[in-house]
Amino acid sequence: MGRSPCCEKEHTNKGAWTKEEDQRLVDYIHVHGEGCWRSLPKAAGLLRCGKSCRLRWINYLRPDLKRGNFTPEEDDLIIKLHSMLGNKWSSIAGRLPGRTDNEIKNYWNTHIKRKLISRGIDPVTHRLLNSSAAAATAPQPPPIAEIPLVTDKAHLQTTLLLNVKLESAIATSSSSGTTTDEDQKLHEVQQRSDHDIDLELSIGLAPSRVQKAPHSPYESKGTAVAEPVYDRSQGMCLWCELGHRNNSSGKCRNCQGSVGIDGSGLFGHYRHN
DNA sequence: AATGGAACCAACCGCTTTCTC
DNA sequence: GGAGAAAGCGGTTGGTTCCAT
Repeated sequence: MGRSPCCEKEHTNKGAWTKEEDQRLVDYIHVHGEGCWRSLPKAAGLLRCGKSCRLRWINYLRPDLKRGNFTPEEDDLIIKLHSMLGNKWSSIAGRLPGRTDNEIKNYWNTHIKRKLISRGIDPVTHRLLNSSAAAATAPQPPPIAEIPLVTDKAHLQTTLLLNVKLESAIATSSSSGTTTDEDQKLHEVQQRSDHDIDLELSIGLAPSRVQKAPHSPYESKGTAVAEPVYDRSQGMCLWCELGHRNNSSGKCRNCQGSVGIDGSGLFGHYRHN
């Protein structure tokens, strides 16, 4: 006998949410608050599964969500936290205000993972890739309660400079009155690392999407600054900060700026000084 | 301008954990 | 303490967009 379905599938919508559905959900939650996800769809007049409503609210509609690119500081913090917590996305998200577990998970899988690999770091173990064979032959992986001791200095330098930020993140969660095992764990690791490492190096990860291939037309143009700021979630023109790219013409719908390289800028990809 | 592959991310699925009775 | 319900979580999928050719 299989698991009973979480909801009645025949009369529920699936796939992308419409504006109207979003509005219904937001309105309902504004009045009644979060919770009771199973009964919410019916009460709100939505033909959706309760789980789907919960996900939509948490990952997209919540008013406190921070949209847009991850900052280098957030990148660093995610790497640091992942090195200690593993794929505990919700725990990691809990220490990055305005970010969701789903968002961080996606970001990890599409950006950070690749960055670490390109730098010769195993994104799972956070050790140097060529040392993973040696790690695999180790007698036992560390117990979950133990933070894996990172042995190669390159990685330590990469991750441990984040201690200050991490401390702040931990302080935030501690001051909220809830001290978890993870907080404890993070404290322990941080204290351990404080003795061993100077905190000078920064990994400085940039979103991979804007790291152009060697033949990229963007790369050789002088006035485009190195800092990629394209807000993909908004699809916004960073030149006028209003319009959106018109795919067919390649021009901004608002300012009609062309995709020039110098004066008019690399539309949607680079901010100009 | 067309096209194919890569990248991205919202949403789903199913398992686990927590809560309630 | 056990059972069932509800919520939470992490892995995966599939549609859309981007970009190089």
